Amino acid sequence: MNAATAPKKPSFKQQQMQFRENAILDSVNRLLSQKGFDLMTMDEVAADVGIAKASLYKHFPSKESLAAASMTRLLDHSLAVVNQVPSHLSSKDKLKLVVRWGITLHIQGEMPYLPSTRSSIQQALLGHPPYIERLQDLTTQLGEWILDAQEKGQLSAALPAEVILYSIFARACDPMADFLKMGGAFTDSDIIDLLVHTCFDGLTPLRVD
Amino acid sequence: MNAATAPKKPSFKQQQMQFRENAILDSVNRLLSQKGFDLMTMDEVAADVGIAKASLYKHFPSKESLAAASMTRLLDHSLAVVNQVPSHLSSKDKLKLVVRWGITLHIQGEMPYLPSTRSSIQQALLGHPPYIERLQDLTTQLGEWILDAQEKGQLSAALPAEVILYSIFARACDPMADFLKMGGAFTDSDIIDLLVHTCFDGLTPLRVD
DNA sequence: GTCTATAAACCGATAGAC
DNA sequence: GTCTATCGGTTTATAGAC
Repeated sequence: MNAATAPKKPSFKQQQMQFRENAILDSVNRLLSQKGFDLMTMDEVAADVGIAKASLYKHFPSKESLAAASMTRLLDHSLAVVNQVPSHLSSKDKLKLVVRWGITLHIQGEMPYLPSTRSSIQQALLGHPPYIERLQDLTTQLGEWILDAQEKGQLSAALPAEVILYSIFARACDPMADFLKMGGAFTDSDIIDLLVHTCFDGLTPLRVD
Repeated sequence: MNAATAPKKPSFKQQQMQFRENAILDSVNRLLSQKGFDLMTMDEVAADVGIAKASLYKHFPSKESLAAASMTRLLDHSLAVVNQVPSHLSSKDKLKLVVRWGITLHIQGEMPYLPSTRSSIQQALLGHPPYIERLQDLTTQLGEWILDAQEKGQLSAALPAEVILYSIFARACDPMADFLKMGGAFTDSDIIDLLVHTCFDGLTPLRVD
């Protein structure tokens, strides 16, 4: 075993490839957000990146794998956000920050839009270990905050933790943001505040403590 | 002007056509719910109804018009539900009943799934006067209940009525119902209750009056 | 109106030269 | 790896006989 044969650095070629793949995923992310998986075409992605379609297939073997890679990077981003949440906040406020971040991404057109009930793309996600792994990590971290917030009476203990978790996920792709944006009566900042509020406090008047 | 030339009754042929078109829209409704607009094909619709694809185009000129007709019939159904809500209920409880009905339809696989941000299908809806008319009727009726509930302190007066309206619409296609159903830990009835609850009361503990 | 057959366009994926 | 060119399959929509 010679130490010289061990990989020392990622080499220029590999770095270039990583950079190119990141640029591809940037385009995919935006196109997935704007048009959704079904209407996004590989020709569009290639044109948006500025390379030929055949070159695209040298980096990713299929359209589904592109979407899976995009979603995996999104989860990486989510985990980074979760890990940077100020530790002095209450668990409920931590969750609020995460919801706010997801809604912000959505309204900025950077939230991939994958149909929830679809075979080909969903199987691609389930068959993509990096995605599953990160999803479990994120679920674990959010789950801890949820249970803590429930124990401390910040979130309803009557609700199954699963419901709170899915509710948080669902808010990141809530069409209400699109409706309000189309209406044009509110700024993006207003819309974000309104969605975060209705997510946690619903539509009923707030209690006066 | 001879009275005999005036249309007396819808004639057997017209009645048959109406019946056939209703059967078509039944299939479209279910397919739109299961697969969404993009993945629903005209071949599937024709096969499901039991007629040839060319016959389908004798009734509806395009795929978009099919979806528009399906959505229009859904709004008709919604208006019928709204008009049958018991008048002795409070405005908030009336709205709750409507939300419950929408979620029930969703979880039963009878809620057409149209992408909210799509040009071709959205323009088809906007260019379909019957749809627009019914949407305005529904908005007007729900808007009255919302304002009344806000005046009486049943719903938050701090929220724009628009936000409450869109929130109610959005709950009918909330992916949380699909997530919970996939998990398999809850019955359909449980899921409906949970979604209605989180829609109106959010995730925070209920106040004890 | 209903059918069979087909046109016309689009899309995912690949071949092969460089 | 990147390109041009193209294959193979699918989809919307229509033509034309009955």
